[in-house]
This record gives sequence, structure tokens and C-alpha cells, in this order.
Amino acid sequence: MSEQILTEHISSYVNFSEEELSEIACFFDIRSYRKKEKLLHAEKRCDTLFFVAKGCLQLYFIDDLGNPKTTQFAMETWWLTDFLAFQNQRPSNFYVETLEKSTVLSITFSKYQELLEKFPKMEKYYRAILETAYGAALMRIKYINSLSKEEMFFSFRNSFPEFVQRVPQYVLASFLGLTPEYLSEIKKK
Amino acid sequence: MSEQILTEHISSYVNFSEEELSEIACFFDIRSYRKKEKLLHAEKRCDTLFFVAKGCLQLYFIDDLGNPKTTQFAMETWWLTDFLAFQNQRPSNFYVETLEKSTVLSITFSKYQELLEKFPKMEKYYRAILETAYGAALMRIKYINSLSKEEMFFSFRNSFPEFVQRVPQYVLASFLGLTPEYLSEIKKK
DNA sequence: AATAAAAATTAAGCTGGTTTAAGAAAATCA
DNA sequence: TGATTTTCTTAAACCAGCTTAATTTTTATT
Repeated sequence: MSEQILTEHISSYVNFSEEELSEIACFFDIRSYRKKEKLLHAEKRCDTLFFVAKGCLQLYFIDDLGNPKTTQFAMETWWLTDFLAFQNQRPSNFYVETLEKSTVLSITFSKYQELLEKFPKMEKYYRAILETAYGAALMRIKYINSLSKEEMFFSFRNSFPEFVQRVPQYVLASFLGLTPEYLSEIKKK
Repeated sequence: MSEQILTEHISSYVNFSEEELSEIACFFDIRSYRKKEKLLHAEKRCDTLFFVAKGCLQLYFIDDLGNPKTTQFAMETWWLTDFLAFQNQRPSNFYVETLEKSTVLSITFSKYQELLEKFPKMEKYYRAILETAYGAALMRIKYINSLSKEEMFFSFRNSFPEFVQRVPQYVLASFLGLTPEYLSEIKKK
């Protein structure tokens, strides 16, 4: 079931036969995780790329004071990892953890290389995905540098209302770059 | 000369014959620009992707108060555009402008599509470039959410010392998300 | 070399957002 | 179902970084 989420997503970018799609699916491990399970540990070699079939993941780090800070969320059909560390097979700068019960497809770095070698059309798929992700990251930096914390919250809630319901408020606060206390104050208005 | 910067860069990721490389180069327009020339205008359809062969570009927007804010720099061998708008052929959210006399290779969206169709190996090149760019953007967001403005400056200067010399201080300030006045104060120490 | 324009500095007053700390509400678990 | 832990709220004191405005330095133009 879960691999179908992936193969359908791939099919919306590139044309593959049913046969090819099931071959592609074989490159991935499928696993379900409980809430708050770690899929990737900071400092450990970043060897895995994740695709969310169901549920929600976060990419986060621990700051000087020991508080977790969320850098990126990933919901259904999103890819997640520390891409820089993954590409260079270096220690990860981030943790990846479930925010809720989730089903995730994982691919190791070497399998990822094999996959791209065996199905060069997958390059096109990832190129498109990464164009979107990088473009969105540039927009996010634009927002960070132009909106107040209050505007950040309302603009985010406006774009992703379901999402604001779905994740704990202190996680959302750390993603938006403000304190849970201040977020609480903003919501009061 | 300038197309060689591009073809050498491509060659460091993917193997192409000399012939193929010169065919690839034909998809691009090469032009030199003076300092402070606009290559892409906000609100106008984002139809072009830029590669810096020489010099330096910035991606920026104008905030509520009319001040330009730099979101991204691009130096030699970097690619730049509003990737989200480019991909969807929508109006750009950013301006692209030279920070110094620069030589730039430009490719339109339709030529980019043709290029990828004719040379599918270029998908691999762009996939790799975008993996790096997106990975770096995640790291940048990590820095924004963990360093003070002062630490931002020293950490940036530590990583890119030549660059700090190269761009005007008020542009650097807007890129780092602080005021020129405060940056000046930080440097005094 | 003189003039004008752009960029950088300095300093004082101010504010958006943090910190700290304690209590209330909600979720989880035996 | 009650006990425990986790999450959310409230409020006051505080500060990193901004605003404003005037001066100096640097760069560009003739």
C-alpha cells in the first residue's frame, strides 16, 4: 500500500511502466514508526534518505541550551534528510524524528546511487523535487527576513491550517523561530 | 572563454565529450554586465536561469519600507534564479542584479527543458547542484535559528572571508538579517 | 582636483521578543 | 479512573538589536 504512495508520486513527474515502478519500490525499506521515534541521529553518518508515505517527520537540532529546534517538517509525499551530509556521506547535523505514528520509505546512500544508475529517469524526478524544495527554502528565507514573528505565525497558519492543528505548539514555535510563550501570547489576540 | 567555466563545471559532475559540451554551451546566452545591472525583475515572469562565470550576483526583494534585502548571493560557478517561479513560469518574487562587473550565462525556461530532453545526463548535474543548494539552505536556516546576529557575522566571515571584502557592507548586513548600523557596531569590537 | 553621491560610523533612546517562574490544562499511562 | 507527565498559558522584568539622526569616510563623476 505504502509503496504506492511513492510510485504514484514518481509517476506524476516521470513516466515509468508498472514493472519499472515495482522494481524501483524494491530499492526502499518500508517501516512504520511510533510517535517520537528517531530515524536519523545527529553526529552519526547520514546514510539514509526518507520519504513520508503517511504521518509526519521533523528535521531538528539541539541548540546550546539543550532545546530541540525544528528546521524542517515533512508530511505525506515529502522527502527528508540532511541533504548536505547525505550527499557527502558525512555526520548528520540534524536528527530526524516522527511527530506522529508514521509510515516511511527509506533508501540508503548506496542504494540511492544504484537506483539513479539503473533508472536515470529518476534523476529527473529528484531534480524536480529539489528544484521545488530549494525554491521553497529561498521563499522561506525571504519570509524570515521580512515578516515579524507575529506575521510569521499568521502567514504560516494561513498557508497550512491543518498543519498547525497537527503538530504540538512548542514544535511549531521552534520551527517559526519564536518561543512557545510568545506564540501563546500571539494566539491570545 | 566564459562557456569554458560552465563546461568544466559540468564535467566535474558528469562525463560529456568535447562535442557534446560545445553543443550544450549553445543553449546559453553569454553576456557581460556592468555593476548594478538588473538581470531579472520582480513581478515579471521568471523565464531565465543564470550561471555566474565571473563576478557576483544577488537575489533580493524590496521590503515594506522600500529597502532591498538580499536573500542569496551567487559567485563564480553558482546558479541563481527564483527557482519556484522559474519552475512554474510564474512572476518572480525576487530581483537578480549584479554586485560587480560580471559575465553570466543565461538559459530560458524552454531552452532549459530542451537541454534536459536532449542531454538527459544534465538532469544528474542539476540534481547534484540542487541537492547541495537545498542542503546548504537547510544549514543556513539552522544558523539563523541558533546564532545571534553577532555570531552570524563572525561565523559567515570565518567561512567566506574574501566574500566579506568583496560586497558592500550594507548588502552583507541585509543578507545576514541585521541593520548596517548594528553590523558596524559589531565590527568595532 | 573639486564636487557630488553613496556608504559607513557613532550614539542615544526605544521595542519586539526573550527569560524566568509558577500555575492550569491536556494528554498519556498503569 | 486517578496519577503522572507533557504541553500550554500568564505575567513581569529584561535585553539584543532596531530606529533615528547627525557626522565622517569612501567612491564615483566631471
